[in-house]
Amino acid sequence: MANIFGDFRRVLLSALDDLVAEDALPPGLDMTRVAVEPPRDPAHGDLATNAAMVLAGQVQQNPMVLAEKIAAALQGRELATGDYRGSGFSVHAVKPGFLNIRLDPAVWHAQLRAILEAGTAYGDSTVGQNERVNVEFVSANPTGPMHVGHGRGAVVGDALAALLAKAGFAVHREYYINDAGAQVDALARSLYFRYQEVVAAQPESRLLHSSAVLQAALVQPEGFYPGEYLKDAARKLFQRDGEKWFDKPEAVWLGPVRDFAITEMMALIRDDLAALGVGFDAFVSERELVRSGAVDAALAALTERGLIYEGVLEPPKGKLPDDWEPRPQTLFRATQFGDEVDRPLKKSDGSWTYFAGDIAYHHDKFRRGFRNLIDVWGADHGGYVKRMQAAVKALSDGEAALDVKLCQLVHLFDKGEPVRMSKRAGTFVTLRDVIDQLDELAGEHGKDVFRFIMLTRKNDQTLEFDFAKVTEQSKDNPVFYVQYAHARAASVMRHAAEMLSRDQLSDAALAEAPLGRLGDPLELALIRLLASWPRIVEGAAEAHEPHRIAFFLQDVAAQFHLLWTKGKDEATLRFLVGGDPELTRARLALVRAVALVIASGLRVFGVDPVDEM
RNA sequence: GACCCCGUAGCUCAGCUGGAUAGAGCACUCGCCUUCUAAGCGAGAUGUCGCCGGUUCAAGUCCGGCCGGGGUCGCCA
Repeated sequence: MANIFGDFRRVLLSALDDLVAEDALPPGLDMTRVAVEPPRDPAHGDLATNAAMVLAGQVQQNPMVLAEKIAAALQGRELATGDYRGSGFSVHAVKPGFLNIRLDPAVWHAQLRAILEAGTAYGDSTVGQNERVNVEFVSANPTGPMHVGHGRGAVVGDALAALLAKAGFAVHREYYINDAGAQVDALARSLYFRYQEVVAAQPESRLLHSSAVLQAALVQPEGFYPGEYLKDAARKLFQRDGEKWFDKPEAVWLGPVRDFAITEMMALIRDDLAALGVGFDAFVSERELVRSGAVDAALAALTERGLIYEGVLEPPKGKLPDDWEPRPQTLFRATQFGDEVDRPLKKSDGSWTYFAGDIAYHHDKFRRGFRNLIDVWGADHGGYVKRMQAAVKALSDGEAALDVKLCQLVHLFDKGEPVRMSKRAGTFVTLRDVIDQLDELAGEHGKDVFRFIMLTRKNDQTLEFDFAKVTEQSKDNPVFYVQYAHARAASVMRHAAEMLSRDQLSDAALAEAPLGRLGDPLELALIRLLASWPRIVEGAAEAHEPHRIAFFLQDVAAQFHLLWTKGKDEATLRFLVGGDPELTRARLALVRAVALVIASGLRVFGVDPVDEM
């Protein structure tokens, strides 16, 4: 894939080699910090390099003098690779020691051709070198439908995974099902409560005579889940099993009812994920891990390394829990790996803590060959990051790295008014509610709106989500603004069909258009922006920051709208130029390239580009 | 008390892993808008980058210490 920055860097390095050969520079210089970047200010040219300033210290020379020297060595060279082979450039040494490079426009025209030839694959990179990455996200407890916070995590994880794939990593998406702890027992008891209600309401029940008594005896269990969805599940359970469990002791029904509940809840969650367009390569069950002995294996691995011991922890600072008592427990030496305290692995009842299971899970990822691990969590799990990283470091002997992306809260608003949520008051808003609402307001593109907006903030920034704003058709709304640019490009192409034949309008044909006719500064600026897409992909992928793409797409849309508007004032700048089909084809090549790059970016986000609005 | 995140224009936020004069949108002022798709366009004004030190050719960006806001803090997940 054409990458002008890398290509120019090679030219620069060969010029520096020549200077070394001429004894103008000493051998053995460290070039790692020599960068070729787009300058912030377009007045500084197309490319800029800090070479003189980075090397000045090493060779004890004035950076400006050195810059002049390098500029002279670059003089007369040509770009040796890519579609722009043989193109020239000019170099200027400037102020503190920067080298500003201006490329022949032909270089940019070649970039434009490359976009048309690559299509939405433009921006694909090989920096990932097919290295495997495991992205774990959502992992919502199977105790009910997803809420908005889960939705953010789902979108961030999914987009990050797609971004990494585009950057050349071999990505694996996983969902960890927390189906082993006390919460799923509470879920099972809650479902059983609803089940009893269903049975008691059966007119023909053989237990009808005692239903009044039973009603009085019905007690909501500890940690009761009040949602309506459990009533549905209870009806299904009754349909399947009838009154079978009704008068049995808990020891009998708890297991089967729990299994049923988890299956039902995961079905709900899968529906929610499907509504968002999020898919996984694997769902990993905590209970399955425990059953398979994975926890024992992980703990054995830690024991082998001398990282487990029986000990008593200091009481936590701050608010002391009421029932605190010093007690010896099984601890992991997390402090050896940067955590504040050593962490318990067993509960007082002898069962594993959540942490123990999670250690086993991450150990399992490592054993499956993953060295790059990414977890996407809610910000309320922030206190858990260090211990998990400590465990990964310990179990992989430092070979694997875990990056945790914490997603901050989403605050829902409508027309500036906060949407108050309370589980107790029944005004709890599920993810599905939000998407349905958006479908209504935005015409069936609810998930696209939701996904895009979720990515318009860094993950660690709280996000304000206003139903009115995200569905309004105006420039203030980034989803609309970007989609409109895509639709507008499509619209221009439809109009072009009145001037040119279908064959002439294919991407392949447009790639052969006389692109040299594109010489307006605005046109070249737009091409430059489009050509930076591969760089954006690589940077965002390396930083694990998908939100950068949202900002890039807004930039592209803004530049495109700007050019379009310019055509209103200056007829010569219109895309469709009557009487000049060649120029028109060149302009259409640019229009198509805009659409392709936007589509390429939206694809990373899992958002469908629209051709009409 | 400890740890994590945040602090950039009046507001909401970017700032491309250290680059040149710190940006965008909203709001504000002024002008424009019968033409490829309309939901707008152009111009103007706006800053102790929370504060103080340090690292270096160069710091909003990295390090240390404060201040302010949020979150978390044994056997919940």
